[in-house]
Amino acid sequence: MKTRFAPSPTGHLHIGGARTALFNWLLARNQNGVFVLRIEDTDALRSEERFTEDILASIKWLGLDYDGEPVFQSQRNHIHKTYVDKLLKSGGAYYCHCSPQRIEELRARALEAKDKPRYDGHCRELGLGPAPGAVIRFKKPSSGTTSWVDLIKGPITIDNDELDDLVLVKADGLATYNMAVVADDASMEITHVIRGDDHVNNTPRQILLYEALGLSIPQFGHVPMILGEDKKRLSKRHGATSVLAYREMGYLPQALVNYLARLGWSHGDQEIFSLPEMVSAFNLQSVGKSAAVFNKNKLDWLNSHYIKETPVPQLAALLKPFLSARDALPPNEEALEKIVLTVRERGKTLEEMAQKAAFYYTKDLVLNPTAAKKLLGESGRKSLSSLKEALKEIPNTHEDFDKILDELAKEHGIKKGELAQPLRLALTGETASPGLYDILVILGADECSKRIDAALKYQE
RNA sequence: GUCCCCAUCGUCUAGCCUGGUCCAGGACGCCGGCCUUUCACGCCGAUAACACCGGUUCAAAUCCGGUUGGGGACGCCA
Repeated sequence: MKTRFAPSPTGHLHIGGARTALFNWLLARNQNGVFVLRIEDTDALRSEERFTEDILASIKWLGLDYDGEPVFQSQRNHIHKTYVDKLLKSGGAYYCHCSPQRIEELRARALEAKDKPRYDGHCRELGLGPAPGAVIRFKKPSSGTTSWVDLIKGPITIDNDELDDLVLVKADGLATYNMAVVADDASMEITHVIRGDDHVNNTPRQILLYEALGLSIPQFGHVPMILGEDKKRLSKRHGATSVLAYREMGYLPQALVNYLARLGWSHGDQEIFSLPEMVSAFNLQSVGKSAAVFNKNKLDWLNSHYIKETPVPQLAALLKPFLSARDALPPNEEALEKIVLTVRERGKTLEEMAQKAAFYYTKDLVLNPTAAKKLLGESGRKSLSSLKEALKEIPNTHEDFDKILDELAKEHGIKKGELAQPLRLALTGETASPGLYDILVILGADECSKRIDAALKYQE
């Protein structure tokens, strides 16, 4: 049993591709099979090495692995050729001298007649040979139907009349997609072809090729598309679509993988899956047939979940680059872990955590102007002054701090919040923050006093 | 336009194959409440769906047909 993921390096690995890779990987690992990577880089114009690197890095980040080294389709043209030769010899393929212009006219005419554009078979019986600019076409059966039982969609049948004699070898001598895929899948002995929904229409063409070549046909499974909120195919305008962009936004790979797996696949009511759990529970029968809308809320929820699950030292290491980007890095690991503890339940992503933790070690704390206007009036200043006095030393326990607040509140005849909020603003610059006592401990008496002074001096 | 595929709460889905246990279950979000010095977290609760029409049947979310809607494919791209 062998599956493959076959992306073309013409762009970053996106969410949809990642899910296809994941399903192939899960299936192979579940069946104790083999999972290989094949980079389909035969489009020299659009393929770029940096995208290959992006794909490899994405797969690694997601926590997937593949067997053996990645295979590059561009290096296999000689293999593709042997299959084409076989077809040529058996009469299953022929040279076509039709000019691209003629083909284009054909298409235009068909479209105008509201018909399906198809090659008319002009050169099919001409017995032509190689020539500059010539292509090789498949001589498809002129009647009958082609059908297969899709591993995900069930039985699918298509009339061979709907197909045309597709180009197998381009004028530049390279095999086209369908030819290359069949040659590669066959020679690599792929048994299960799991790919995106958009390939359903290629499947009958490929099956016909397998049949003409006398090869055994692999099983096919087509996973539904992922759509944006507007139910249109997911694209850039829906926001981030590349896998690595999610890493940059502070998502954990476990969260993305878990989310992607559950997008289309289900296992009863279970929502949270570790990778090993997924492997043992996975099967294609439980993959849905319909397209799914990508929902960031649920991804966020899963990310929060995995953030809370991650051991603090590990989480601290993950947060580091995000704090560093904000120039708010704590002086040492111990301090870092302390602040992690105070923000890990307040941010849905590492980026959000960093944003909420930046005030601790930022060089210049800026007070939120609207909040300052509201909280640093006469009564606010009075609160701050008395708190400054009371907090010359940081209380030993949370309870002690509570007591101080209670006493000051009683003394001034005000609510606790009227003390806490000005203090919060002075220390963090904002009205929402982690618990005040935790902040006091982390900042220390000196820093607290400095920030309170700064707030007392605050001018609009 | 032609062909292929799909259709359960706003979203992801369970159930559908093997009709009755489903006046449809779970999760996320939304809304309300509790907790609380803020924001979160946590806990509790509420709202919310079988696209439509017809057929089969004692009985249909489940089977069949059609309609509508959506998606995909129609390249010398992959």
